Amino acid sequence: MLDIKYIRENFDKVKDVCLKKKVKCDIERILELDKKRRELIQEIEDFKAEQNKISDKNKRDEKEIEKAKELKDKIKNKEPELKITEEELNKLILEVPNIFSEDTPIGKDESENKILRKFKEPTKFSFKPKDHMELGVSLNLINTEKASEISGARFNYLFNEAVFLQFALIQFVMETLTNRKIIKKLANKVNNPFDKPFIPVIPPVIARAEIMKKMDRFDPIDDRYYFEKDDSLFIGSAEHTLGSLHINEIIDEKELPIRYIGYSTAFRREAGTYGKDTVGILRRHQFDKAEMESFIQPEYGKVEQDLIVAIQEYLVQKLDIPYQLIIKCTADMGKPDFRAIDIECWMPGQNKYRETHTSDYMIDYQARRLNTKFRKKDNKLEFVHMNDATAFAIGRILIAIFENYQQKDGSILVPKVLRKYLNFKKIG
RNA sequence: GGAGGGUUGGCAGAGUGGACUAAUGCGCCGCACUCGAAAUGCGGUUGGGGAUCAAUCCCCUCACAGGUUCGAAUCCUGUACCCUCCGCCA
Repeated sequence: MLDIKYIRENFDKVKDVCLKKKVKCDIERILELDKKRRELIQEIEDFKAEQNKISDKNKRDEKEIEKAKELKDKIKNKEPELKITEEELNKLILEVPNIFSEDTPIGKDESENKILRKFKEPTKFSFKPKDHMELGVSLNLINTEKASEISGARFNYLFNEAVFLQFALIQFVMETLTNRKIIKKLANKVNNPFDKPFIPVIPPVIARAEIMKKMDRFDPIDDRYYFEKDDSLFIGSAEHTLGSLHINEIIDEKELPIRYIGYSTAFRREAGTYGKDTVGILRRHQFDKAEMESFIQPEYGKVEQDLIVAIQEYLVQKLDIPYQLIIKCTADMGKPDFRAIDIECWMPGQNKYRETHTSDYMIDYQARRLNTKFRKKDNKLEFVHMNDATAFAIGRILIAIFENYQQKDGSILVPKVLRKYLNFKKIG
């Protein structure tokens, strides 16, 4: 959420952000309520001050006690109005989207996302490349038919080498991100002064509704698996239980940055995507993902995202898969995002680039909701800046590997960097 | 699921109706001493909101929400969470 003071002082800018992010919110009403709130507070506090003066005295006479009782009634009568005002105000403030960075392109939809750079040319084949499902079925790696029968549409079984490939990818990510030397090298490249490695985490996959709201990930609720009995939800990403890890905490500045690399299953209902990507394993209700999450001082938030993107590029480059790096435009980025960058890997089966990684820089938008602060050297408190990003989304990166590494004879080569974790170099 | 005990500032921990403006210790910040550091000494240090150009003033904050009272960290009710033991369980 944005600071109410910021909204008050930057009315035009905030209105413009809503417009460009295509988020509906009533900024006029917010200011109106904000004014009303402050007036009510003034009124109530004057009564309270008077009341305190009476009860702080050592001796009180009958008259004063009468007066105190009157004041108490006056306060009681005013308070509900303040409460209603604050409730409406808070609700509206939560709907206001985050501001966006200067380099974010202004655009009406995803077609106006900007390509920042490309790695390699799309893979060329001397034969007509198959898509990952053809490969997966013929090599007995993926089964979606049986999964539909057992669990419903958009589920899959992974079999055989695909399973080992998943574990190899996770092992590769975990080793890379916990390696100080590699982090240092990548940090230097982007002028990020911290070589602190990531802490590996396996987080819970269920979060309370309240937590999801504070992460600003509760909505769209239709995309979530919600357990009414427990007022809890399946997470849609490890971000949801990693980013909330320091809720209501004050972190010592010396501890920053705090970097996590979490591995978990993610669950999405994919409501509203009927008919989209129904073949294969690109869009699933359940998938496993390694996710980065970072907490850092505001002045380093931007270079932290640069580091995170550098890590993502490093990982994909090690797999030697062609990709393009894009910065999302205002209409395509998320409501809490300040700057959103995606990696789209080349998928020969579809003959196009598809999103495999995303990196969101939130500035203090989530931290303000979560109440995650840090204590500076001068003892002052400030909200931390948060970054979250994909390390590997297993399903999608498997697609990229299968399709880019396929051979004429229908087999799939294993990327070199993963071979040390496996006892096969080729599938099929 | 059953029984009991808890929740106090960054942390530990005292506090059973008015002097709590929350003891004390640790940590942190500043200063002194020192070539520098450690040790020591002195001072500061919960967080949030409102008014004001500002100095400053006011309100709230002892898990949360209500209640009793002129007055609540303290008494009452409800909720959440944590711990211990028992039961069930991978």
